[in-house]
Amino acid sequence: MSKSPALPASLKQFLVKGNELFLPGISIDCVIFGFHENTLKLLLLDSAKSNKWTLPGGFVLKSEDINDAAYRVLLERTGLNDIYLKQFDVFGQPNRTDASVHKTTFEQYGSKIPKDHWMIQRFVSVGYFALIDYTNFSIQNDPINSVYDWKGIEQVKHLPIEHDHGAIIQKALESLRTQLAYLPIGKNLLPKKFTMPELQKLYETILNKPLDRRNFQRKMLGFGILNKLNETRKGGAHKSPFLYTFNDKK
Amino acid sequence: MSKSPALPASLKQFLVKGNELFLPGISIDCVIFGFHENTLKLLLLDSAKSNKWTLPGGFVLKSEDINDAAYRVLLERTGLNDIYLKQFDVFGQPNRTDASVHKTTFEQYGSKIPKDHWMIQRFVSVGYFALIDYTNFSIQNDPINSVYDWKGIEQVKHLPIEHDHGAIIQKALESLRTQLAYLPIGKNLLPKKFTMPELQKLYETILNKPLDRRNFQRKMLGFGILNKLNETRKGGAHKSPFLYTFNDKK
DNA sequence: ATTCATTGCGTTACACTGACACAATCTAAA
DNA sequence: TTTAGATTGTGTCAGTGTAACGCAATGAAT
Repeated sequence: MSKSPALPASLKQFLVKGNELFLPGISIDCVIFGFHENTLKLLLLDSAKSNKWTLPGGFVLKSEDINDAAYRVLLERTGLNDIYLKQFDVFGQPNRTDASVHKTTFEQYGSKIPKDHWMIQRFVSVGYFALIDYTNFSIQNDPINSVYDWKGIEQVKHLPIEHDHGAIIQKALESLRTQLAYLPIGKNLLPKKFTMPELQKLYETILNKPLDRRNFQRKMLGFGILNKLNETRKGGAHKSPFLYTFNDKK
Repeated sequence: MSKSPALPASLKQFLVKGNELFLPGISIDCVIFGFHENTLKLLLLDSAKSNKWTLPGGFVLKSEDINDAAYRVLLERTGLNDIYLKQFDVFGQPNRTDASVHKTTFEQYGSKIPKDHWMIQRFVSVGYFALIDYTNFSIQNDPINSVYDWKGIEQVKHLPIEHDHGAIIQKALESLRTQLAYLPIGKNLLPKKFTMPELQKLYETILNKPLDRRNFQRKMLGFGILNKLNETRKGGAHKSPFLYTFNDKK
C-alpha cells in the first residue's frame, strides 16, 4: 500500500474539535450566484475525494446566530463582507447526506472514521443564497477543500453533485426567480457601472426567457433607482449604450 | 414546604428519553391561524408554569423528515390531518429561549433539572404556519401543557409571550400577508360554504385594510376557483348573500 | 307598507404591459 | 472614405387590470 499523506493540522483540529465548537446536527449551505459573460454562475468547490461538486458551507458556532454564521462562512470563502445573503429554505430529510464522503476523507489520511463521529451524524441544513459581484471577487482557496470554480447554471445540471446539493441549488434558483421582482438584483450581481443591455441579460438569464428591450428599459427606469451617467461603453461594433449606476436608496 | 405532585408518566418519559428520541438542538414551532367572527386567531397554549403563552411546537424524531415532523406535531395538537402547512423561517439566535421555564417545570415536581439536560441546550427552531378551518376543529388538550385557546391577532400583542414566540408570530403574519396573493387562503381558513362578504372580511383582516366590495368580488370570481351556489345565507336584516365553495383544482 | 343597511351588477378613468416602428449610432467591411 | 449591419434611444398604440364610484334589488326590523 502507498504511504498516506499527513493530516493537515487545521483539518485535524476541525475533525477532532468540531463537536466542541459547533452546534450538533446543523449545517449551512450557501448558493453563491455571480454573473459573467452573460451567464449566471455558481461558486462550487470540488470535493477532491468524491470527484463531486459541493456547495460551500459550514457549521454554526455554539453561541453564534445562524445568520451570522452564514455571513462568516461567506467571508471565509469569498473574502467579501458586504454581501446580499438570504435564507431561503431548510433541508431536513433524514438521508440527505452521503456519509461515505467523510469516510473517504479519513481513509485518505490512513485512518478510519469513528462510528459515532460528529460529521457522520444526520445534519439539517439551512440554505442561503448570496449575490456577489463577479468582477470584484477573487477565489479564496482553503487548505481543506482545494478547488473552487465558477460553473454556469446550465453546466451545473450535467455535473456530478454531492449529497442533495443539486436540489438545494434548484430551490435557490426558484427562490431567486420568485424574489426577482422585489430585489435590486443588479446592485449585487453587476459591477458598479453597467449598461442597460447588461442588466437585461442578467434578468433574461435568471428568468430563462427573452424580454422586450424597450419595455424592459421603461420598467427599470420607472423604479427610479437608476442613475444615468454621461458616459457610454465604447467597444462593440454598434451604438454605444449609456452606463448606469444604482441609487443608494431602496 | 407543600408536597409536590407526582410527575406524569408520559411527561417523565419525554423528559428522560427525549434526547434518545429526538434530534438535538432542533425544534419546530407552529403558528396556527384560524378565522372566526371576523377575526384572525391564533391557537396558543398556556404554559401554566410561567404564565406565558407559547406556540404549539415539538421536536424532530431521529429519522424523521422535518416537514413530516411538523405535520405530526399538528396532528397531535389539533387532530387534523389535511392541513395547509408551510415553513416560513428559521430562528437561530443563541439566546432565543428562556431556559428558566424548564427549570420551573422540574421544580414543580420537586426535582432539579440536570445542568446538561437536553431541553436546556440551545435550540434552533423551524417556524411553520398552518391554516385551519375554525369550525371544523375542536381543541385537543394534552397532559403536559394543559390549556389551549384561540387568541385574536390584535389581542396577542398584549399577552405575555414565552421565548421569542412573539417575533415568530410576527414573522408568520408577514409571511402570510406576502403569500396572500398566491394562496387559496379561504379554502383553508373558511368553512366549505361561505359568502363573499365573509371571504372579503378574511382578506381585510389579514391585510389590515379595507377593500372595495365590488372590485374584490370581481377579482375573486376572475380567478375561476369559486363555485357560486344556488343558496343564500338568510339571517341578517339585509339582502341575503350567495354562498360559494372552492373548486378542487388549483 | 316603509326604512335602511347590505348585496348584486355595472360604468368610467387611469396605469401598466406587450408588441411593434423608426431614427441615431458605432465599428467593420467595401 | 463610404457603406452595411447590428444595436441602442425614444415613441406609439391597443389590450388588460385596477381603483373609484352609481344604482337598483333584497330582506328583516320598524
